[in-house]
Amino acid sequence: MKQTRYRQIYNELKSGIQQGRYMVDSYLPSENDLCATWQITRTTARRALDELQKEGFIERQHGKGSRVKERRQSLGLLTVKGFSEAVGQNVNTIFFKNPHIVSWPGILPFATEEAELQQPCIHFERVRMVGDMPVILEQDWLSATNLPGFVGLEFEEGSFFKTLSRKYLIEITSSEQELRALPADTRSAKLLNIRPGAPLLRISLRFTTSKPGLNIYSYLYCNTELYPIGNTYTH
Amino acid sequence: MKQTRYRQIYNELKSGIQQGRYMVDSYLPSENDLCATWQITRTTARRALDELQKEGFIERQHGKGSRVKERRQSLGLLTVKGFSEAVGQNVNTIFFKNPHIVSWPGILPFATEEAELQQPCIHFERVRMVGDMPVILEQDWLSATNLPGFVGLEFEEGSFFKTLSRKYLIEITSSEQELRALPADTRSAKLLNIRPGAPLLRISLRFTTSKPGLNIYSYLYCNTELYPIGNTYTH
DNA sequence: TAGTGGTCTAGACCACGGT
DNA sequence: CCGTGGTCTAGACCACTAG
Repeated sequence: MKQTRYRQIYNELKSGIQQGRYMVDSYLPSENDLCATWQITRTTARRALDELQKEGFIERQHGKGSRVKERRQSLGLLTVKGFSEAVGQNVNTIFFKNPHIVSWPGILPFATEEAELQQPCIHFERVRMVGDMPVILEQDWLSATNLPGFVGLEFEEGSFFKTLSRKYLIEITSSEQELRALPADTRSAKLLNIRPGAPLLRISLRFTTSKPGLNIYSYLYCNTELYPIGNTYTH
Repeated sequence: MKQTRYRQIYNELKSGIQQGRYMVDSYLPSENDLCATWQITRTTARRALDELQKEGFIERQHGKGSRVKERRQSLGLLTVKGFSEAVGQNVNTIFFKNPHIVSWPGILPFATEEAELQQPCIHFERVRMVGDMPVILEQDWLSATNLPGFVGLEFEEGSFFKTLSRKYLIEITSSEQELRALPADTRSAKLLNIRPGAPLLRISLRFTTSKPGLNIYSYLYCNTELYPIGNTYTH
């Protein structure tokens, strides 16, 4: 498998960022430094940085350099960060079921790949709270492929995606989602402390990752009465 | 206002696509052609094409050329195209209120700019049907700035965004959205032919455009029972 | 085989930021 | 002032597509 030159540099810088060798808000080596270190021209160095910029790892400032950015944690509608920011302070997450091995559930939000079902299935469930108020019930399933030690692992800063990125160098590459407004069933109504039959927003998600064969399936049951789900997309 | 060289070429090609001089599925001039026509090097030609590709106007094929793509019609959750594709055939749109001038409504999904409220307000309302079944009630407001002849205009292919792009060269630059699951009120229940109080998904949207001061405010009331709202994001 | 896009070199000049 | 990133030139070699 031939790697292009700019791709090598891109990979090296990216894992440097993911593993914290380049900290958030610090600067990457300048383009000229990269040229000297890697024996390349500026075109190639810039090409590597272009990719990192496009993917949101860095931000470039004319006359200063390439600064490592705080990365978005996921694609799609809702992010841990987005949730916390949207509702302000006082966000807590409690695990209702810690990550553990289960057999694959019969119904999932999206079609699974055959290879996945051969692997063990990791499942966890948690509730997002604002203060004392439960707001979102989240259920996740994923195959245990390439995730040694995941069960029992503490999430970094409470974030599943941050953990995937830092510990396993796995990034989310795309997401697919489906939205429904549903009447709450008895179980979710109880967990979210609302009346059964009250309108709930269900966000079904399927994330694909940079690890082939590893996808993440999620249901988010959201009580949007006090805290609607919001997001911004920039072209 | 200095324009860079690649930006000039980018603009020229982009308006060519928007105005239909380069049709969907046809090919742009090759990189070497662009070099000859504009007296530039391939680096610069490629830079212009890179931008077009990044924004989804074209798709490049090694050994063939740069093909004009069918463009996504909006950012955010739901698109006309997305809706039609998601539910398959048999999609109809009926206007309940054709575009007309109203005074700005008291409540809008997002904060408006002061300058907008000085302008007349265009409003329209339509219902998306699948066969005989009404599925989405859509309400839109926008300022009449820079839109000569909009009231009374027929939408191109039934698409508001396509019309903005082709007739006025206005592109959506970003969108903000908010999701709520709500019980249907009597009016929307009647229009969507559901029981009052049944769960409805309300998508509130604010689009900003390439025309300063022109934003679009929308409410989408969706009956997701048979046709959930779906979408895919690729990194 | 001719033409296309993908990668890369080795330079150049400029505008911006901080000293 | 110097170092940074932004733009651009004038080449080169390669891999892919299609006649």
